[in-house]
Amino acid sequence: MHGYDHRAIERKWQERWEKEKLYETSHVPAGKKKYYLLTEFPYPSGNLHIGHWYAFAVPDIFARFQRMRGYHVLYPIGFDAFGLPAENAAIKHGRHPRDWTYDNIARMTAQLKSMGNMFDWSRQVITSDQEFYRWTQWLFLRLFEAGLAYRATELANWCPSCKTVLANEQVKDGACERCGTEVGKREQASWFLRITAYADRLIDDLDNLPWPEEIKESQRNWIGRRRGAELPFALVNEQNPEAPVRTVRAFTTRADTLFGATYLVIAPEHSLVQELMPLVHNKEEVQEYVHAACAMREIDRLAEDREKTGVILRGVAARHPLTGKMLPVLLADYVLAHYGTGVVMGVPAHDARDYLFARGRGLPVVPVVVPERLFREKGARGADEMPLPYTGEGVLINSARYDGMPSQEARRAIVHDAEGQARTTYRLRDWSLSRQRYWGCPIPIVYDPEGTPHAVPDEHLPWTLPEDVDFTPSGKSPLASSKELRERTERLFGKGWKPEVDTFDTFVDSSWYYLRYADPHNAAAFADARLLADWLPVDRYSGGAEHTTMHLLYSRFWHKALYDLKLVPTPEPYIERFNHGQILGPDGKKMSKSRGNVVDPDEHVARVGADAVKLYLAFMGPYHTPANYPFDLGGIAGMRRFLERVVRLSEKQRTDTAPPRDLARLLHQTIRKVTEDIPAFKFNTAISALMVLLNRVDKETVLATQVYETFLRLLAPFAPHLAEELWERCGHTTSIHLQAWPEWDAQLVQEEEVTIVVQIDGKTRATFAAPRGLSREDVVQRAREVPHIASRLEGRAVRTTVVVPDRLVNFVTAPPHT
RNA sequence: GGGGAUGUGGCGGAAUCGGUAGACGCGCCGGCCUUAGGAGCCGGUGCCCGUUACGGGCGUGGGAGUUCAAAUCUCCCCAUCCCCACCA
Repeated sequence: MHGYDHRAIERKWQERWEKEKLYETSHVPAGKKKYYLLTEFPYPSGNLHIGHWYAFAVPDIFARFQRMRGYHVLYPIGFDAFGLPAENAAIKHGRHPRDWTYDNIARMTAQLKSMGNMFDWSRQVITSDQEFYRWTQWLFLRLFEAGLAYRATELANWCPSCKTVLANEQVKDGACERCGTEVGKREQASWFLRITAYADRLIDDLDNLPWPEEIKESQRNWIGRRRGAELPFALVNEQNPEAPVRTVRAFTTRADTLFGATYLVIAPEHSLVQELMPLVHNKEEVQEYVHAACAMREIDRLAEDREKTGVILRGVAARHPLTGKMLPVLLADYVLAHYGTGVVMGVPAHDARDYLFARGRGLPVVPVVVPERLFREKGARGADEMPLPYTGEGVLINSARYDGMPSQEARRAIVHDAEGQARTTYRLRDWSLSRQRYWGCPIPIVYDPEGTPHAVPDEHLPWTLPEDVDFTPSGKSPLASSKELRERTERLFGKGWKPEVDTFDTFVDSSWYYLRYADPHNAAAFADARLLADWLPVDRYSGGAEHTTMHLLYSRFWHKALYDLKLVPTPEPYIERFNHGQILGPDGKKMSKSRGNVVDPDEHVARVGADAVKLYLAFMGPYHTPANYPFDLGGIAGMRRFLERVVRLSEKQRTDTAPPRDLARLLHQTIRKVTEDIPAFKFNTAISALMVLLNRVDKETVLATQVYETFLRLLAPFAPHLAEELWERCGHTTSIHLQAWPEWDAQLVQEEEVTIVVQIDGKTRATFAAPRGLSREDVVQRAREVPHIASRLEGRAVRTTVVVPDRLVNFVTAPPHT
């Protein structure tokens, strides 16, 4: 094994580090800068997979580096322990979700420890612990008191055979994943948090965050802020058009096209539909359509290539707010109930969806906006040359007294005259918190005999999850089957009081877990205010790209709400954010059990050691780009080879004399490269630089001690066990991980000689070495003297000579092409 | 459908204030060492042509453009991956 017994070395140091509490993080000492590095905590699914290694072992490089640079670093770990899979295990194997979960946590903890990360295990949080979830409940109650929580109904996927609500991922091709029954929708009462009340701040505050632009853009689009207006349309019974039944408001961002509105569309699931039913002549047809539309998934409904379906409400008409004309009213599933007002004015000439819908239904298409240039040339006749639908802005035509007005101006005038009102809407919807599941944090709400909800008072927290439940799906939440919970509620609140039986979405737990790391054992508060002030905000948060618009947005919202309540010290929870990529199977495909391409990290750790596995994961590609990397067995062998060469290097004879100048320069160039690459999460090029240094250092027969020990310190964050072992073998008695990070000598780093590239007409023809800082004239002179260049330039006129100092000379002989 | 990202040798990738494309590693080829080697060491390795040396042409998904100079900037196209509300 060439003297590299990774098993012995890794076991030895993991035990010693734990014994010496090397990674326990104290309070931030006065005068020391803190650094809070966070990675998304894992769900205890059963076994650690290679993706966990990628998520936790690689950022550990940065954590260790920051520590050596003098920061007081917090790099915590915990478990996002509530969730549906535990309950599935209970149903399938008859195990209690708690036992299943905590067994998994025990196994995964051992596996996580085999990484040798600098996790501070004394700060571990587990969201399903009572000591954690009592504070989840406590925080929710503060939001409840602040008016941010409310109860309403929503539609959920429902399997009538399994009698359970389904997650989108449990629905395969419109059928229940478990039993194959066709999935329907069901109205479901739910608690919501008013995330939409924070929509503007969630968008606007992104401007000041140093996040990657693509993550910010994703969040902006997800929130989907649209400024527009609501315009009133009176609905009438066609038999009696003079007496409006009621007025509805249609949301539009294009009020300037109002004169092009030739019909009105209502979302099929809109409550208005049932209200209008008594007036409708074709009731049966309409009901059938509503039923079919409700069964469909939203993304399918919105697919634009799909043929648009709809049905007319016979007997009902809408009065155009400005012309007074009667317009037909239809239902169509391309209109969504929860966006805007769920009512849309149909303007086929200027909206692609309306156009497709109206065509073939005989609904009139009336152009009312023409592009400005066309208008200038042809006036209103320009409309004849305009391809429909035209969705851009322009100048109004066919619009009575608004003719000739530009879109923008017309919008204001029309909204005003039609008695509409400016309104901003968002694609984002309020956050539905309730889950009809057992293994989650109980919602601390009870209902009085009249059914009015009340907060469970703080002194009764934790509002514990009952044990005596039946997991067999019954159509109700599992907690409804608990006698203990029922009795507890009546005992504490009185006869006829009932408990809330839903549990929280697990995104609630993960919306604040990073706060608890600051003060994980506090029994009197979710965290001490002073400690929060010390540690927050999180300096850098790394995780998967799939959380960009959900977890990341939910927790930003939750944090802002707590900030308004003066419970946290900062308006944003995370300063920097990086999304990392995914590890694919060796076949380049997403890992899955069914494909049989799942990589088991334990096997590789046993074979080549944790340091080699970590090094390989860090080397396979840049960490700050969410790309996908296939796991390559040859690559991991290469990392093992690198570490074996390091071990062999350690056996080389050493000297206290200074290294050769070129080696000293390379050493300092390496320090600079590694120091710049680690904080940028470019671990792959940092490791490459270490390899280059090793290749050079290997050529020495006697190695300067100073070079060797500096190399070990540079290696320490990447291969913490081996570096520590070799450091000890140098005779040092304090851990390498407590050493200062090496500094580079800026003077020495500069190459004294540079390579000048000589081009003719932009093509590289030769290179030559020259001292740094040569004058323009001298460089050109030398370039001309290069034999190969001289012969090529013979008899040709040089029109221009481009010189980039210390880099290149380009002789231009050809005429410029135009 | 919407949103986000990514395309460079046989493979992962490197190089982006425009300035030697392919660092480093894997793989492959040749040699040394060895009882043996799936160990180690040395050398080579983008493709095509030429080969005595020096060489020549083409090359960063495809096509156009800007420039003395484009993987990098602009426009159009193609392909792949990820997310889209009771998964975490």
